[in-house]
Amino acid sequence: MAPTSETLTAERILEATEEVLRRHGPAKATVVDVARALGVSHGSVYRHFRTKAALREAVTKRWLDRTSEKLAVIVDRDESPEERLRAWLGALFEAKRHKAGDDPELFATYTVLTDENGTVVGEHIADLTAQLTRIITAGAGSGTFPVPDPAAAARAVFQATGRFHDPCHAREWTAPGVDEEFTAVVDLLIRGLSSPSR
Amino acid sequence: MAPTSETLTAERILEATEEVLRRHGPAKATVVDVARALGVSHGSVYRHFRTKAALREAVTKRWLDRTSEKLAVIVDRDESPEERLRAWLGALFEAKRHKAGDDPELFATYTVLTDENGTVVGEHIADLTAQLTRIITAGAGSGTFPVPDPAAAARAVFQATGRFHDPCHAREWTAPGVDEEFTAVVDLLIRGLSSPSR
DNA sequence: GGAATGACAGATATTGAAATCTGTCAGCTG
DNA sequence: CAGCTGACAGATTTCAATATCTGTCATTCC
Repeated sequence: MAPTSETLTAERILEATEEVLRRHGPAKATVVDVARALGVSHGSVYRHFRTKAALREAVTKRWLDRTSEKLAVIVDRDESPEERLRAWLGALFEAKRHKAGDDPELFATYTVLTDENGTVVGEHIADLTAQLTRIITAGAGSGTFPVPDPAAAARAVFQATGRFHDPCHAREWTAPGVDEEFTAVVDLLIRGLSSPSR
Repeated sequence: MAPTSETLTAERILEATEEVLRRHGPAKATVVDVARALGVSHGSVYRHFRTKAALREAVTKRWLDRTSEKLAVIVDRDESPEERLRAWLGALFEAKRHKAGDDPELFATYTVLTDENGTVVGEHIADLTAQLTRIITAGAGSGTFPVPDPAAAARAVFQATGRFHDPCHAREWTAPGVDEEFTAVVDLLIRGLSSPSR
């Protein structure tokens, strides 16, 4: 690597910060560490991020946005609303479970980060429910999901599946039978959305 | 109070432990404190509970059982399955939210205790889902809830409402609009349970 | 002149020695 | 003799001194 050769940019700082977090964990990762990894003084880092908290927030946002982007692809696929809804929820669960199982320490690190950045997480959730709303609205248009308020239905679906995407339940994602439980919840919700009685 | 006059019983130790936990919090509550509160030596406490962990586990179980007992009353009420289901879920949410809002510190204490006593919590959840299963089975019998597997449906309903009873979501229970969100999720689930399509 | 540096003050984290706690058990007490 | 006590060893926690970090800014460098 040639850390000193290129100009210092916010992007490079974020990459270095992710690496430092991966190596040291959230408690011991310092701004000085990040600067050291980049071969600059820590004062230079403060030129791009006003505080350590702002830096951590930016890293958190990047991480969450990567998931959002993956899921956004599913929203516009050429499939029925029900298929897309199942695929979207399944992909969300799969993405989270994979991250948690793949590198538990890194996942724990990001769980700490999300805990301290409520605002960013709130925006991420708003983003995800907006995607869900688009799918359900399509279903409302075609008559598959006869709901009066797709946005409210989207929030309900998102919250009802919380056990399968909220980090505070990560421990349960490796238990035997979670897949059946996930399917059971999704089936129940889709039957609720599909029910014509209003 | 006359702590030295009565005989030392497991029950009295549990009461004293709750008091010590209330006063000192989970991190600083010691067996010595409990013994001091009872006016006995800590050796005597170990006659009734093999370890500090066992003592904390027993306190946790007591606390959880109090909620179970309250809800059990609703299961056998003389109402329709749907009414009982709504009442039961509402009471569960209300009980948890009340505990969390009433005395946040004590609630935090018990959250720590439940985190360290996975087995007891597992039994508590099994107990609650058994209660739910009874209500849904009644609905299956009467045709209100045409589900093939009431126990599986109960688990799904319990998990889908997790946001409204799992302690890790306690922070969100005071947000404005939670009641509407709760109602939306319950409505959606009940519509799913009531749907005849299988 | 715009970007980077490094010394600095106050806040936070680390460390290791001293204090406290857990769990045991031989002996006391009623 | 059944139940309680208190001294004890090893584990854990506390506390204060020490080291490191955060955020600023006058100065240097290209």
